Amino acid sequence: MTATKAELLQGTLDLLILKTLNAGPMHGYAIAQRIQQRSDDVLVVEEGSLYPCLYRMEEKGWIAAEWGKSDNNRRAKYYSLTRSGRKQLEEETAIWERVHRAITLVLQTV
Amino acid sequence: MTATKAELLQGTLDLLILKTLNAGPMHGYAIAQRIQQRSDDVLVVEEGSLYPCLYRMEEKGWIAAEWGKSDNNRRAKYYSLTRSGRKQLEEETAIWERVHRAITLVLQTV
DNA sequence: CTGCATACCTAGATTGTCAAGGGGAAAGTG
DNA sequence: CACTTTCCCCTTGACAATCTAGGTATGCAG
Repeated sequence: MTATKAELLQGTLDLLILKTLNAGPMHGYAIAQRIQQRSDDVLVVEEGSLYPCLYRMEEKGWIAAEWGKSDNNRRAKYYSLTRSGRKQLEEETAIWERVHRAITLVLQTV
Repeated sequence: MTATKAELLQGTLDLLILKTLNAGPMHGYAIAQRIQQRSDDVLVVEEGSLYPCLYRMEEKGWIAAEWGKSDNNRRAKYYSLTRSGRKQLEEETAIWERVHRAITLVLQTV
């Protein structure tokens, strides 16, 4: 994930992917594009980060994969949220909000 | 930095320290306490993260160190923002806001 | 049939953090 | 006085997530 200062916000990729998949099954390449688009090109998910991340999430049972065909008629691996993934999404959303609030508190300091 | 899910938000420590030091010179131990307090105990800066980070920031010229005495009459290394550090603070604040906005966009997706 | 975009994948290096240690000195406690 | 706690500094080794930089294969447009 790149954002002018590349290393920023390590740990949010899971959340972003979970949230993206919450809209429905999608293949990896599309997930990355979607995140980039919806973030106004601020968040760029590198493929070298994306695929290992998807693999980890599948291992953990948060997402399930199935081979299919993309809109462009290419072979593509479609991922969808599992029940456990939905739970994880809720959890990570809550953590993000908590941490975001905390950081805001520190940054607010006058 | 710990926050129930420990790895979250790697990359924000610099910003938090810069911001904390913006209030005036402070020694390392106090910086960590301050961040924890102001974040309502959500952000806990481990010493094993803190000191290497301070070292890196000093290397980069963002902060300057000077030995002194703490309120408790103990030897302590006081850090203060340099001009370059102030610039860096502005920059990182802007990046944080940009990225935060971007993530919010993705998370807003209905 | 060449070139490009799509779609997947991986190896290696880098980086930031954490866990877990250690040391010294002031202040508080019995 | 001895003893413990708290403060304040630091380092080493491991780990985990990401990036860089490669690679493969296929459909489609020209």
